[in-house]
Amino acid sequence: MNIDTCRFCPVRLQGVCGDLPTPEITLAPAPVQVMAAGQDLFSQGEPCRQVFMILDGWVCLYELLEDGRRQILHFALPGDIVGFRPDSRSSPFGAQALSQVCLCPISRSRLVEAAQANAGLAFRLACMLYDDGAEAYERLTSIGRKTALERVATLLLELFYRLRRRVPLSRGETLQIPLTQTHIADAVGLTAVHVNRMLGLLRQKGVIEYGNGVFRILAPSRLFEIAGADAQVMAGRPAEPMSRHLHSSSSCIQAGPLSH
Amino acid sequence: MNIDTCRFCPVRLQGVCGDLPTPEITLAPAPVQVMAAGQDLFSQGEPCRQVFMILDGWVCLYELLEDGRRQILHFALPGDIVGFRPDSRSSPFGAQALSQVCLCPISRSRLVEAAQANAGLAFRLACMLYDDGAEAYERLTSIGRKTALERVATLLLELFYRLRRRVPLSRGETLQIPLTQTHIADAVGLTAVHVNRMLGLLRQKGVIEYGNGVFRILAPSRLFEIAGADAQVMAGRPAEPMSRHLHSSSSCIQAGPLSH
DNA sequence: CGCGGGTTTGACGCTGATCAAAAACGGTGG
DNA sequence: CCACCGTTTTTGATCAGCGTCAAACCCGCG
Repeated sequence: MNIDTCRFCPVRLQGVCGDLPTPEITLAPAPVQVMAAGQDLFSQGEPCRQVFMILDGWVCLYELLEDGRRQILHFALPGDIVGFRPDSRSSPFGAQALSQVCLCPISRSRLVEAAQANAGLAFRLACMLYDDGAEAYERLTSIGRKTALERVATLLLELFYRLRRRVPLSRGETLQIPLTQTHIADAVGLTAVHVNRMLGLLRQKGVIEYGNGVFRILAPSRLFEIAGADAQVMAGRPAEPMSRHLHSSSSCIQAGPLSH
Repeated sequence: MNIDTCRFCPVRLQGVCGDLPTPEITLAPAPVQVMAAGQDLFSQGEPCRQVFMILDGWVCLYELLEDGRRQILHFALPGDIVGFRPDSRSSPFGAQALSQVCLCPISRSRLVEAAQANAGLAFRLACMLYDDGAEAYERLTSIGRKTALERVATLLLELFYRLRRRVPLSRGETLQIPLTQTHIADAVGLTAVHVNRMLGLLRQKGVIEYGNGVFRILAPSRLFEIAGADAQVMAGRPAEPMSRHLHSSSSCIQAGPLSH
């Protein structure tokens, strides 16, 4: 069952498993798991024994303050793992499904053991963690130093490029994003009302179109300018983040079309 | 020379090198390097072939926007490494010495090779990257969702605890911090003027004292309350971050008991 | 003694928050 | 197909937190 699951894993080479020989893939003893949108994979402060690899759908990591203020830390896409910790203490943040998601649960302790024994695996893990950190840094300068309009534009571009890396967008520049404006607000440190105004402004400028969870980028170059020049970094990136470049997977991965 | 340097390395077990047997430490072919405050270890957009392990002093990572806005991403202390990337592309941020620093330069490619061959090393690297990411997440919620006063208090507490983990503070709660208020501002996403007002407020409330780069925390518990409850996470942490727990260094560093 | 960087304080303005309410949408059951 | 409902989006009016501008002050240093 596991072996079979792994053999057909849609994100096999993108994820931590990488090119582990099939018989060695004992990372995932539990069967694939499906969760509905809105469910928590794990909650803030929970012990968190499972690491989840996302096979399909979107997940966000978030942190809550006592009075209910929420910060979204990261949007995780298929191929990403969430919930990894080197130790077994409780997680300082929670993880919530933004759409229906399909997950491959991995025992944390098992993954840690395997990583301590297998340099390739540990290094892939390090690369994924590096990517997460680099993304967090980008978001930090966005939230810390950019205006509301710039922040919203930056987030759209970030999602745009991250999605594009996985799925070559076919017609035009359309993003299927399962986010409400409140999600966007919590990710960029604004209120939903103000995010709405900024989106309206972008729409009015003819830079984007949206409705129904579908965003269409009409003028990527203008979005670029608006987002601030450091966003050029994103465009400079290769089609896949570096963690994907490390193993031999030359070209095998084609994620199917997103269809939430 | 190298071997000797390593044998007396002040952060030997804290850093990536960990318990690599002494003869294997070929990570650091270059001699220890000293830089003056204000110098860049490497600049934003630079290729960055060196990874630096900090032996002494403070370094900050920062990102500049075109118009000069700056975001400080991370304060690196002795034992931390800065400049690691899995690939050889240019760094999206720069690193600057905040005080005179003493560095151990490590060849990036060599480190990567070594990590790909040595699971223990790779895993230690992963843990350090995890710690950095976790810290970035904390800063994200601070900047994204907290008020000015809370942000400043949060940063002070963070530095306080991080320093304390390394050096058990002896008398009272004094922090020797080589930061200007502008640095603090760039780290928490405010202006220097407003940071000043917040520090003044904390001083006036009798929570802290400062002057001349020395901060004294008079009422840690009140700083806690002000910083927002999620800061409790910090107190809950053990004396050392998890990456320090992984190798056999059982007990060298003891932070004193918390006394709020 | 004068210079330059850092700190401190005040006055004022703007970006983005807050409050409120209407409109649009999607799903559900009749 | 339509009425109903909760959620999300949209828009307006007002407010306040923080930024901006400016000047004074402080201190170490040449």
